[in-house]
Amino acid sequence: MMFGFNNISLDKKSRFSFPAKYRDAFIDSNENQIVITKDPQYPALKVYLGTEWDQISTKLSSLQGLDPVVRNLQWTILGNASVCDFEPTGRMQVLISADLKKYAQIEEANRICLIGMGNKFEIWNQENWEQRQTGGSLATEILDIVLPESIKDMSF
Amino acid sequence: MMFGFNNISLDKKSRFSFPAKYRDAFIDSNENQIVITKDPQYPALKVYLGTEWDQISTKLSSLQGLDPVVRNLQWTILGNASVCDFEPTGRMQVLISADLKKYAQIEEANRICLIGMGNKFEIWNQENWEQRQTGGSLATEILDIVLPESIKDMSF
DNA sequence: TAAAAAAAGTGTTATAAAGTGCGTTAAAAG
DNA sequence: CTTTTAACGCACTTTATAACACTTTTTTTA
Repeated sequence: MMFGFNNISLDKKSRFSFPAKYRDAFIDSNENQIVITKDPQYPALKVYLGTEWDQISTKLSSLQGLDPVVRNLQWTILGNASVCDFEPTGRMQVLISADLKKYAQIEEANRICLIGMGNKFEIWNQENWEQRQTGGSLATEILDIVLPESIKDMSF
Repeated sequence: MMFGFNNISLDKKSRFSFPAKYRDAFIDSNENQIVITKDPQYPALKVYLGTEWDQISTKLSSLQGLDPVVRNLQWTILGNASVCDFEPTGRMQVLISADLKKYAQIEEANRICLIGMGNKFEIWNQENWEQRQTGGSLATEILDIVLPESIKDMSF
């Protein structure tokens, strides 16, 4: 399990490295892929380990796409996923695409917040994160989703 | 069980050592990890033993994150947790990150209050602690959280 | 259509900052 | 007075990041 807040920098090519403290956990998990995609509610990114992603994407893509909420989640989460090779024994570096940077509002800044949430991470623009933490809400956040039964037991 | 108030100092690198009186209890508990994270209500830190943390984090991360209150608790508690290796037979030293120091308002002071609460500890800025003890309220405390059913049986 | 140029992506190295370990001194307790 | 504990200082190690060089892909243009 990987927890905690990290303020880290992107290089000129929009890469970041996971902090070394997570190396052992990554090695234990035996993952060699990382998936980055959009958070469906906030201007932020989600980072999943390969196997976790397999479960989520399989479940989500099997749902009935005629429901507009489901369809939107499929578009947001599946349609924007970026799969990266990942070597836990190496530099643990990952590239963030221009598109995802834009969504998370980290276009111009070269600093991001990487938040370990156990089995996944979130990536935030620093100002948005601070505002969120101090109880403020963000212009782009979507909270009042009425969830169909089919996804109430899923957590993203 | 570990109880009581301790006024202790941080070194230049923001480390503190647990008082020697807790050594036997730590050895008996057979822990080799300590987790520090934010207190969700007060400008203070919580210190959990590894196994206690495993329970709390497992429970909390299993809750439905689409509920905003749950999501906020997950962010605060899981997203700020710092997991430290801990040797009960050694110096029992632990590092507090800059971020957590800021939250607990112990940035400039190198003294903290470490309060044993049985199976966990709290870390407070001395002035905040005294004010709290004499009944005063703190500018940053958050008391009126309306808890969803799913977490009413949890204690942090 | 092919060559050239630009952009995007990958990998390596150097250096400053952050973190760790351990011995020494000062203070407190028995 | 002796023993234990807490605080401090210093050296060493690890980590993060910026700079650079090189490769691959895409775009431009002749």
